[in-house]
Amino acid sequence: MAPRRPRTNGAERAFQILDCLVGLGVPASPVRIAEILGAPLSTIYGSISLLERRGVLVRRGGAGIFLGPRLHIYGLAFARGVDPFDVYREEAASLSRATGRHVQICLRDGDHMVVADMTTGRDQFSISSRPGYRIPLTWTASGRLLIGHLEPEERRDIFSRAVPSPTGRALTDPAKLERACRLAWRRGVSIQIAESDFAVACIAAPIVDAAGACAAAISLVTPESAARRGGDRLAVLVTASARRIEENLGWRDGRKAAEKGEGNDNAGRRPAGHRAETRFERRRGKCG
Amino acid sequence: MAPRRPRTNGAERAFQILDCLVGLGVPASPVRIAEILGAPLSTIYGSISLLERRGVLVRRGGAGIFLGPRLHIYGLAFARGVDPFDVYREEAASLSRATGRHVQICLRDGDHMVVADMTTGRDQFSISSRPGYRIPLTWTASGRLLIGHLEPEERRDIFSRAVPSPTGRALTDPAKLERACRLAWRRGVSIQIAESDFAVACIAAPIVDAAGACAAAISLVTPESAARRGGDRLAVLVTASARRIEENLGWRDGRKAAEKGEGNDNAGRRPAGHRAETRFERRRGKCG
DNA sequence: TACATGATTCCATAATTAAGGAATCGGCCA
DNA sequence: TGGCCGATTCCTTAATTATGGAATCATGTA
Repeated sequence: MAPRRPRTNGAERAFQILDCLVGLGVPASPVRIAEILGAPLSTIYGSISLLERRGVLVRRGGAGIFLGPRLHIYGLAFARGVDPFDVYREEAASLSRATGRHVQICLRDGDHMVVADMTTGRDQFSISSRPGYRIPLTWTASGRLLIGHLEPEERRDIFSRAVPSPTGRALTDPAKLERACRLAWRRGVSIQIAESDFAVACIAAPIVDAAGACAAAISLVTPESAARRGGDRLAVLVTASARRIEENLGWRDGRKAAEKGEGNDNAGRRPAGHRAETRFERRRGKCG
Repeated sequence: MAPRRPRTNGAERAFQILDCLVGLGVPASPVRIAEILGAPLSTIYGSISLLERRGVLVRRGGAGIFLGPRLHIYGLAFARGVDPFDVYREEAASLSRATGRHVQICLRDGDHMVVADMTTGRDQFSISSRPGYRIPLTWTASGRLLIGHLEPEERRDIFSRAVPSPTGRALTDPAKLERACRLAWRRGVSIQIAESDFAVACIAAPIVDAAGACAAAISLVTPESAARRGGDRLAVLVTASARRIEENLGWRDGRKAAEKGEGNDNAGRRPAGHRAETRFERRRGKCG
């Protein structure tokens, strides 16, 4: 009769239910959800019917209930109101403030990477790559990451056109490039010292979108000596920035990642292709 | 002191806030939201901070608050758990039950449309197009809709390869085809009588995805005579089915559409390209 | 058919909370 | 600096609601 357990309010409960279904990834019965959340049944039924009225949850026949179409509307509205570039820039500025180094945001354009944004740090040394600069992918730490999600054949194609860098230190051998690229992608960080510029090191991390593709790379530019001394610490900061960007863009589930206590590398690959079309297109193939 | 106004519970309020921001499309201050919803400030502040903790809302500097990244996670999870094809089929079955006619779901494949699903009605007449059938786009009602979102040049290209139909009644003149296609797309429905099959009529409506592209068409097949008698009524049912599919897939905002009291045609075009990448890519173009 | 077994709804009640409104904060101008 | 204005937080209290648990409803089985 008298509630002894502390009460959870309806709004909180509603989002617990959504989070629960996101975690499961498949429809579940109210009873199942109540069990998972450790919540009383009567409450869950109440919350569910409210959410159902709003299209936030839907009944899926015998399978139970699942996330509803309204959530897609919310997701689209979020995406429309957020410019990834703003998020990149903000985080780049923050990383630059924290480390005092130059920070670049790099995008891919064919065989080249493009410096899309650069925040100058307190370091006074000048670096040759400025916003708008185009550099062969094979010369830089960022470049290798930007093609990490591609099929090996596509990379092979790019590597076959590799050109030597001015310093002569950048790899040009396709096999070596492929190995370096895979390693960097697996680790979630790419470090390069004095390959495209003398005495300059880059520590870059990939920014991976919801479909698992490398949308951009964030790269910290530092004097070679600093990288040799404190490279690991900097790498942690750069990858943390990349992760924060992904979370702020809704490309990574901050909550789930935290629960699972993911380590420092992003080896736990995200499943490719979340788009609504994916499964459908597969089926379309069968019919056509 | 004593609340006279009926209380709105927290869960309801939370989604009111989300709906409000979806409607605005831009960040808003708590005060503004409270005004719009006609809700007390203290309540709104409370709800907002709860939603902020969950990443469902975010503070956007001076601009106020806006939809948060968690919503994107929810939207992706919804999309991953829903197969558009299932939704198509279910609605096709329901439309067939309601009208007694055959209902087809059609997709585009190059210059052809493909019958991806067909629910047979109570009508006993047989029709030649069955699942898997490939028919030139220019011969059918569905076909014209499937290319309605393309650029005129792309359509011109397709029309330049138009072939005559067995009945000899399908249009082959590019200019006429373009006109017919535009009209159908604007109206949101395409009706065709005895062009590809004698004595058979098709009434088709486009199923338009969140980016404004025609993902599929739903088409009702009926004897010519029935179409001449009750075509309008059937057209209403077909477009309603198409709209329901879009809503169930989160491609159309059911709530907003209802508010605005949209008419029967879908002339109110959705803005093209909601994807997070859109604005970004534009900017990328500038840098590269 | 009756009987389990599990899902769903109903109900009484204590605990919480949405509303109202006052107090406080924060920025901006004079 | 002082004072003004809007934004935000705090506090009180009646109204609501999350809970526990019982009742009811499906559904499949003997």
